[in-house]
Amino acid sequence: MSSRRATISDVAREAGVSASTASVVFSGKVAVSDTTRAKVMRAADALGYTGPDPRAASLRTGRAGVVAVLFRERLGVAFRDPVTTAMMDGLTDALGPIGAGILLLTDEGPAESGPTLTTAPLDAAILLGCNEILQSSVDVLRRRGIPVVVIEGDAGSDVPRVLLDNVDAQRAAAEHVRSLGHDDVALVTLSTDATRARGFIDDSAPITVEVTRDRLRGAREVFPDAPAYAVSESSIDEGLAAGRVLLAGDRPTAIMAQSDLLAAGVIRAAEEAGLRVPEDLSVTGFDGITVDGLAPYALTTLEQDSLAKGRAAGEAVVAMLDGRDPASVTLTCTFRRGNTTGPLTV
Amino acid sequence: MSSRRATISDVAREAGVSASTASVVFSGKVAVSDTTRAKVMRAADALGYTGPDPRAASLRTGRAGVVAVLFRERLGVAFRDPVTTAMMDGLTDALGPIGAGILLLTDEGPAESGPTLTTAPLDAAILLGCNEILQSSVDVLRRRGIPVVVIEGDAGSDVPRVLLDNVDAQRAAAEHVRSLGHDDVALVTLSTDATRARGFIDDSAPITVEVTRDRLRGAREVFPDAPAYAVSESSIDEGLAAGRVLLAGDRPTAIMAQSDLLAAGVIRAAEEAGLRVPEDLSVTGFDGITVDGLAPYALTTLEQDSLAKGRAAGEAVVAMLDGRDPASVTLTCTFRRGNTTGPLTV
DNA sequence: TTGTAGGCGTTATCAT
DNA sequence: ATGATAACGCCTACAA
Repeated sequence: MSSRRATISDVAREAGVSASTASVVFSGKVAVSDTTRAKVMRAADALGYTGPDPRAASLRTGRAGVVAVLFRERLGVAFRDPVTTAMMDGLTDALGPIGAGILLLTDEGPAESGPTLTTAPLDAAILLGCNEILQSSVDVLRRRGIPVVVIEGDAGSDVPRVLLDNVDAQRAAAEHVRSLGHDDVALVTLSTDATRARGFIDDSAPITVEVTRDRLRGAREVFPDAPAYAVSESSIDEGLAAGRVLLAGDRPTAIMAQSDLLAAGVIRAAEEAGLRVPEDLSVTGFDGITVDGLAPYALTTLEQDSLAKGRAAGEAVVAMLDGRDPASVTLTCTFRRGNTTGPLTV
Repeated sequence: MSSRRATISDVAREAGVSASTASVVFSGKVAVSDTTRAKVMRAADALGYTGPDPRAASLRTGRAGVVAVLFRERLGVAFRDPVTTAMMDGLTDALGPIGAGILLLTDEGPAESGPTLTTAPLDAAILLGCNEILQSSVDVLRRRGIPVVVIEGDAGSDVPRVLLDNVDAQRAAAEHVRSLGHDDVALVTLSTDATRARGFIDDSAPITVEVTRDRLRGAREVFPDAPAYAVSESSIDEGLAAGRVLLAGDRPTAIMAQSDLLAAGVIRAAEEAGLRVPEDLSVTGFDGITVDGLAPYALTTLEQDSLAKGRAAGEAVVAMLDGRDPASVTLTCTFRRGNTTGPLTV
């Protein structure tokens, strides 16, 4: 046992061939005679050599086999949302062909996890729901020549994006609600900026999170004066809290939430307040996920294909890594009427 | 604009200093005069240099800033289980101090994602629910000198492990069930091996998944003859399917599931069959998670601290990276009686 | 089919 | 406080 780990030249020497030949045996890029291969393999075995060091290989080839996904929230929170997990599946599928691993990075780490985006070896990065903080990351990555794809966010015109038709979709839902006779509508939105502060949206403050802004705009095109309450994350609990606030005083006859989880929370708040859905309160969601345990309610919602979203992002990354220049993609949501919206009953 | 990306030597030359000095400016490891630092920074700016290339740095330092987590299932499936997400949070916390990213790898990728475990630059690996396939991965990693920690699995005595007292915990639950008078008990287990085949467990075939084996053993110590039906993953749907099978013929008076999600599915199956829980059927789970929408049921279950599990694994990794030699950790589950188990009513 | 040569971009060591 | 030098381990033209 030498103290040093064996390298490919050690193996080559032991096998009585040159280092490049040994390298070729492992990469399989060039034909090698069977006897040579056998010799090299035997030598490798004898030395306990398990293959090229990924670090050295990646320096040489310029490829690390890693694609990073940057989240804006704690991983636990992000993955609690089926939209995220489905997206990860789509991403995994699309990345399969290039055999890349997925590196999870977070925006707001506990201590000082900051540097990892610029510090970790990666071939490409996917940014989720880009906000002002991420913008700077994009700049760094782009200057470094690392392909970047943004999902539901804006990072300059020449960064490929995967988007939803949030404005249109939310407007369609709003029109549905109005067609039922509702006029007194309140909105529950996702977080508006990096602070994730809860509370009624002050229309003078800018909304830096694009999803939030777009869905809000869609709803406001139909209900310009609807009050909007922002929460800090997409979860049933946050929806419950928001619902309590909105149902406390002069209560609206309909509440439109920006995610299904939030909508589920709102429904709970309604039940808590002794209201029936949809007779006393109509509720809409967004995403089209199956919220466990919400039965017998079937949310009126906008269905999005999050698997396709992840896949599109993955495919864009693969294309960029391949030197191509993928176009941005806009996926379309489908309006689905459930049993949580109904006609206004005075 | 040169076609080549600027390197640290370019910056050094532009700044009129040596490459090593420039390097030190970026790493901050050694004192540098303010004027030198300023010069270097200005040069970097001018050349669009955004910092050392992680690939080269990792080759030189031997650190990639990446810890891999190897899953046995599709990511979407894994993350659908709150136990996993909580664990990831704990892991993130523990890894915070060393600022490492988390690389997600899967066992059974869609196409041929195989090589990434040996191909990706990583400093350490965490293996989840090790099975026979993983065993070989462990060997490779260990020979390569990459620290490995195994969560709920067995990979040889000198690999640090994070474990639960599965046998004891499950036995305790079984004793509770027996104390209620039940004698005719069926079990729903997690997958027994890499094939993940559904069906009744044939006691002659070995169970390679340790969690499954241990929880089964605990239950069998109390109910030696209880039939056990294995499912392919921990989900409500799989529990539902298993429940249907077990409740079809001569039905048991109690069903013990190896996870809360499975137990929730069993309860659904019971409702479907017109049975009341716990009057007609007692059900136990494992994990102690909150299953959304299971109210008003509160599962009788074994509570585990999955956050602590992830944290323990992360801490072990940090210790190993630090040259220390962490001991294995066994976490204890707490029995929690809910309202899904009741006395036998003939 | 195999070998030679050179460099990928960085940082640690040691000397100045 | 700064600089010269030498690896880190591998891969890919190109030559033989």
